[in-house]
Amino acid sequence: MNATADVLDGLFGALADPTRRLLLRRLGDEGAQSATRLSVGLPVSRQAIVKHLQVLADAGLVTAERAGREVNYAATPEHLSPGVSWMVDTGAAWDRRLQRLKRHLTPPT
Amino acid sequence: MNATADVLDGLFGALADPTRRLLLRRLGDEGAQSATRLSVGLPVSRQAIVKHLQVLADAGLVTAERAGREVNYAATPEHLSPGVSWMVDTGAAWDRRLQRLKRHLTPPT
DNA sequence: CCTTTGTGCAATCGCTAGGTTGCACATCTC
DNA sequence: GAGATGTGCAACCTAGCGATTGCACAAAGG
Repeated sequence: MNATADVLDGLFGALADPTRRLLLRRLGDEGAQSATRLSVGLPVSRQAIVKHLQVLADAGLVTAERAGREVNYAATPEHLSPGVSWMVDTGAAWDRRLQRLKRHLTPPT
Repeated sequence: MNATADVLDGLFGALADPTRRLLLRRLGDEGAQSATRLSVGLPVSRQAIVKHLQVLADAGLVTAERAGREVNYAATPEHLSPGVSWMVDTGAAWDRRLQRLKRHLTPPT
């Protein structure tokens, strides 16, 4: 039914893990690269990185492209926007409520 | 060490659950109210709602205030901003990289 | 005082997330 | 072809999440 909920679940769920946020940051800063290369210097195994990348891919934040025997992952951060939109909308709704309250408390004379 | 990571963990983790997003929305739209009242019409028990509200409170998105024998929860969505900032920064970093690539691919003649 | 109503606390349960290990398979390189 | 390197897949383990139930406690209301 409500596909938006699933999108936000996947998006926020993907961003809730510090390792995944780090991966997104590194893909943005250093460009597309393989899971093996990403796992160098990180305290987790390559397979763990692969799983994280798959979570990111399910959330639409990363795409995988095969190059020979390697698989390079690239960030697609434009899919962050539903999350930004939700946050901004939610904050805005609250602000509107504050406005209404204020108007109600100080009626125009 | 890095307190920011913990903040974002809590924030995105809190937003990763549809019930919690709904609660935030309702608190924004309908104003502060108790867990018992929030649980009316929702397919989960009051205790489940209380737990969700505590997660939201840990993330700084909600505050609890006792009024007699009731406890009213109010949304404090300004704490959404670290999440928005992180998303925007991450997206911006990617855009900068795109800019550099573009500049490198089409050098000024 | 006694009943009703709203919370708090603790034990329990099923499920999934995050991580590991081991091994098979594909693909370069010499 | 043979060895080295990169991936994929599957089993497994542990901890934590989301939710429930049951009961004790606090505070209104008659």
